[in-house]
Amino acid sequence: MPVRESSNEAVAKVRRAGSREAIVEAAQRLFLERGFGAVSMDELAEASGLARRTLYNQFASKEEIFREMLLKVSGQLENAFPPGLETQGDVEGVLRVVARVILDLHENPEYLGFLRMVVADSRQFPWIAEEFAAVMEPQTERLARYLAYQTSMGVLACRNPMLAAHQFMGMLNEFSLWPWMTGRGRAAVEAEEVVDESIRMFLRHYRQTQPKGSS
Amino acid sequence: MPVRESSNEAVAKVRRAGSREAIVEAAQRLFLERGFGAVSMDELAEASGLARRTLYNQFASKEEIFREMLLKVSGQLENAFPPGLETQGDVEGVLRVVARVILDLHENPEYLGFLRMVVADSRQFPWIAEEFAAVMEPQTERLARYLAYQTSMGVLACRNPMLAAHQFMGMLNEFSLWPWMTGRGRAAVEAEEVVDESIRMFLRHYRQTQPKGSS
DNA sequence: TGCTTTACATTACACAGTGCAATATACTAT
DNA sequence: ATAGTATATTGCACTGTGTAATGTAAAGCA
Repeated sequence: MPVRESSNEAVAKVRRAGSREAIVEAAQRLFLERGFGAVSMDELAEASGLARRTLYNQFASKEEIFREMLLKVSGQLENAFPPGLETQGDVEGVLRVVARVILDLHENPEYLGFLRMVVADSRQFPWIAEEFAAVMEPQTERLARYLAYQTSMGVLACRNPMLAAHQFMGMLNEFSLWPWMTGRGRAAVEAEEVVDESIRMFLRHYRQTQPKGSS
Repeated sequence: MPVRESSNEAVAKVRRAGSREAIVEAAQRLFLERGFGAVSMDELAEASGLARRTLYNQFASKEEIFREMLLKVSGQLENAFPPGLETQGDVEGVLRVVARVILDLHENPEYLGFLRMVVADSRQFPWIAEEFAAVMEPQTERLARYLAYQTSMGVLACRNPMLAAHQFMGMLNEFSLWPWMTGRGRAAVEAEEVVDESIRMFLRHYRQTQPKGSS
């Protein structure tokens, strides 16, 4: 009986489901963790429980694996905001959901690895940045559209909804994304406090001025 | 006169000022542009107008060159905010100066390259992130201290000055830094509009409504 | 039988770093 | 000035390593 020293469960998965998935799966783990340049085909083969030659049977090159894996991950990020968000009337509730989604993303290792790669590897592969933009910009636009709608309804007063959307997201990014980018954990501030304070600031500025209850 | 095929002026500089400076200078250009891994010692030698062997006479390794160059650049970034900013009484004016400094940084290729390297290469060299933090955090703290001071004077009402400082900077980062990170130029919004709107939002939220200390 | 996988060998190349001998430059004593 | 001395620079060959990618033949499985 052949004693396989590396991951038996991965081998079993190959038999059932084809090797491409196993390769992309291993690529997702390794590339997102360490970047394109720091992962060799040998490691990729070992991690997927396949022979190196098999990788070349299934993909034309290392970059092809990288590409397929990144497109898969970016596809998973497309449904970031829950559907039907725009129809909610409760502005503060919607902002709170958006904030929650963003902070959750910042806890998601896949998103963080993806983001790091957008910055690090998009010089070598410009299509990474384009893919990132294609996935992320619609999300911001959804929020901006919602703000524009609420403005047209007289609830908010956003002269430039896209600007407002970015301001809101910027405040949240600064606290969990930015510290991570620079190597340390998150900033020494409670997440709840950031969300509360940012929503308060946003609404105080953009709410259509009409006396509606006190704080 | 003997015609040297590569950069005569660089050679002349070496003779006068020592080769270390020429090497670090070339390193600054190449590394900040393309990152640590994408620059070879051959290119570095060619760009500095020196023999590759000379690089190894002056530095122990490629990483040593990288380190010296990054420390030099980070040193230049230490004086980001003009001195004496904290004593200004005009809050809006100070915020405007801070915003101007930040947006200028985002136009500075050295800062941008440095930043990209913080994200890209700090896995391989964790000291990069530490260096970045050591340079940048005091800047944010200066702003936070100013906000705290103005709060103690009854002008502002910042319960958490560090939070407020980050909120302000986050809104600015979102517009010029973030789009650049993801490969495209800046966002399709006037810089002046971002500054104006962000200052307005900040002050509307944090300005003390009654110019009086309440204890 | 036909396709895939596997292991192993091989090609081709780029790169960091070293040893060494020849040479150029700067400084110093006479 | 001239010769001598210390130091820096240079070119080149060389080692060693890591890597992507290809070739090939045997084994596994439908």
